[in-house]
Amino acid sequence: MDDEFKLCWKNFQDNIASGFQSLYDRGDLVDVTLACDGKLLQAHKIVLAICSPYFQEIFVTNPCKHPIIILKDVSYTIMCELLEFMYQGVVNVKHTELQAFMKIGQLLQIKGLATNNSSPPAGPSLSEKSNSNHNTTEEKEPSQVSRSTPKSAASPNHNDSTTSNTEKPSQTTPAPTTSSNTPQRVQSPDISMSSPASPSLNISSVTQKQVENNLHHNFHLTTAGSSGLKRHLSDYNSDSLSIYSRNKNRRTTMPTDQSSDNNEGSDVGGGSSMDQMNAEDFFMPHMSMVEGRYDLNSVKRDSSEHHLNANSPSAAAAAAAAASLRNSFNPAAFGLDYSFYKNSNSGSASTIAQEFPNELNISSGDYSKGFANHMDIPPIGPGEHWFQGKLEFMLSQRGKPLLVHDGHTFGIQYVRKDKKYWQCNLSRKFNCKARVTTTDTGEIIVTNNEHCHTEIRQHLRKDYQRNKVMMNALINLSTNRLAVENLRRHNVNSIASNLSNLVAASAGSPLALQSHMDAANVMAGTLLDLGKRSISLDNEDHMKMNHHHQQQQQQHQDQQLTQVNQENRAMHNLEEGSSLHDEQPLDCGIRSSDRERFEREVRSYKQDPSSEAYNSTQTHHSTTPNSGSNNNNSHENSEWACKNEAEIQ
DNA sequence: AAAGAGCTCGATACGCTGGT
DNA sequence: ACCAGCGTATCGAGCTCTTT
Repeated sequence: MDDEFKLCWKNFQDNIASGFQSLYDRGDLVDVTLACDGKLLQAHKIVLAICSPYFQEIFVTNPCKHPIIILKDVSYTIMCELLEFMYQGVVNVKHTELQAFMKIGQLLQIKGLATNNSSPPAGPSLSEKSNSNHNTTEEKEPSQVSRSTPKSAASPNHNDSTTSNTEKPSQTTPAPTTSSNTPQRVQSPDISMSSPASPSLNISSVTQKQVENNLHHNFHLTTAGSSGLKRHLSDYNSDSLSIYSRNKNRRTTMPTDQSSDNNEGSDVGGGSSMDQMNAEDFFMPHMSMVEGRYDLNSVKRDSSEHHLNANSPSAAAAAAAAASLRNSFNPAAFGLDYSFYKNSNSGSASTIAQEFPNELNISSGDYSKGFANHMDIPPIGPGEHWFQGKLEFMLSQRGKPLLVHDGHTFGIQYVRKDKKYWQCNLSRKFNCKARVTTTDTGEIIVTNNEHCHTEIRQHLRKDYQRNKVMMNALINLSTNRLAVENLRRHNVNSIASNLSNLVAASAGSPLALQSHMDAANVMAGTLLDLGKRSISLDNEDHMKMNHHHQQQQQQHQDQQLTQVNQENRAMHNLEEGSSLHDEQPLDCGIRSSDRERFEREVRSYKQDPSSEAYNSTQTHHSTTPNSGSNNNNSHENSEWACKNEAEIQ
């Protein structure tokens, strides 16, 4: 039997974490949009899937290329912080937002926040263990090549535990005293956030002094996976979460625990009961998540305005932190005509105006009026799809939501209480009686599924089709080309396989282990698939990536109308191509023979040679051989083409 | 001749009304 | 409360006319 060598990437975790950090900062390769509070956040499905089985299930069950997930009742600020938490493992949360943060984190099943009731509290025991492990890890000289038995080498889980964990923490033996380690765990380098205008905290059992103290404390959440922590992931239970006040005061927001209110200084060493409690029980004793109906009248579809909507310093900070995630791609630049519902009556009578952020316009009027405003409509273009739970929707030409069910689209007819009634969009044309009722819980009640027609209404007229093709092209180009850049820099296979190990190693139970493994497999498969697809792209397509990046930059500089005209002209030229039927379409739906024409249009735009995308593109132009790879993707391309051509027809 | 503006008309979508 | 039907506003394609 030959000995095998276990190769350990010394900085693997750091690299992964920094990679996430980089993607988070730059907003590269985003492939999912989260809509909350009428604002958008761009993220990566892989990251969300890793961090949340909830998201994982969504992505698995809805294999949409770029899904848009609407998060009702989720504050934009909180979601920014949650994303930061997922990407970095560290986030600063104002204590006034902590409850909501925790609650939403649990609702979204974000690991590290979603506490398993059956598991013991993670705080104290993990605090001690992680700290000791942390020291051990840092002191230990990492060995890049170490001998191991073939068995251990073949077991990824074991690998991680043996390399980064000298002693696997026992989750069933909570350590009673952990406080001495607490101050050392406050590692956030950024403690500059302040909350001068914190809202009042309505906790009757907390003294005014404590309130005042607490009001100005931000809390530093730490969890596994943080690049900033400089620790090995396996040092922690994956679900561990520790919360520390900036000034080392442990938060004592539990209303019933008045006895602990006085230990302002002593709670550092007191082993706060907070750590010993289930997070959900502790943080959410009386919290009720009121279902809000967000009237999107006031939705600021211009992403630039998202930055201006922060009403608090923390919100501003969160917005700034998430700003890089936001896709600056502005569909409006392509002439998409969003017909928003200005000044129309809206909303649910059961909601209160205060529950509506962002100047939400609430009316107590008839439910039958202002149908569209009962929907959370993401800022997407006509014809684009999004999901709300199990329901699939698309946007009509006029910006109204259309329910997509069984291949047919249904326009909303009226709303009663918690139900929405939809009728077939072709009811008028064919006198179709098909009706569908949906509930606010996302269930579909098919009233009449008998369509007297087979035709599916074309929701996209030519201009919209052009715009959609352009949007898809840009999205695909951005995703694929940037994937090339990144995947060529990194060893994708290694990352994918090691990520599987990483995630699996962080699991605490066999069931969780399997879950994590599944998630990791999905992620690895996605990465590998992405790598295969991306590597096959030829360098001509880089021009289009360049085009995309330039457009993103120019949107803030050039007049939109000029750009719209150019886009439309480009697409018009493409549509008039003479050999459309002879060639395989590109992934973006553009025929290869149209590339030159496309590129001419692209070149006509103002170019920014200093941009990173431009430079990288140029580099690859000179170094990457033309693989002539369009045929490599012929299957997917043909699927894409079929899908779009079917819509066009 | 090419490009743009204006007009017409059919298709589509919205939301109101009345019936059950 | 639910369903069915209809009026009408809006949109877009295509055509014609005007301007350059």
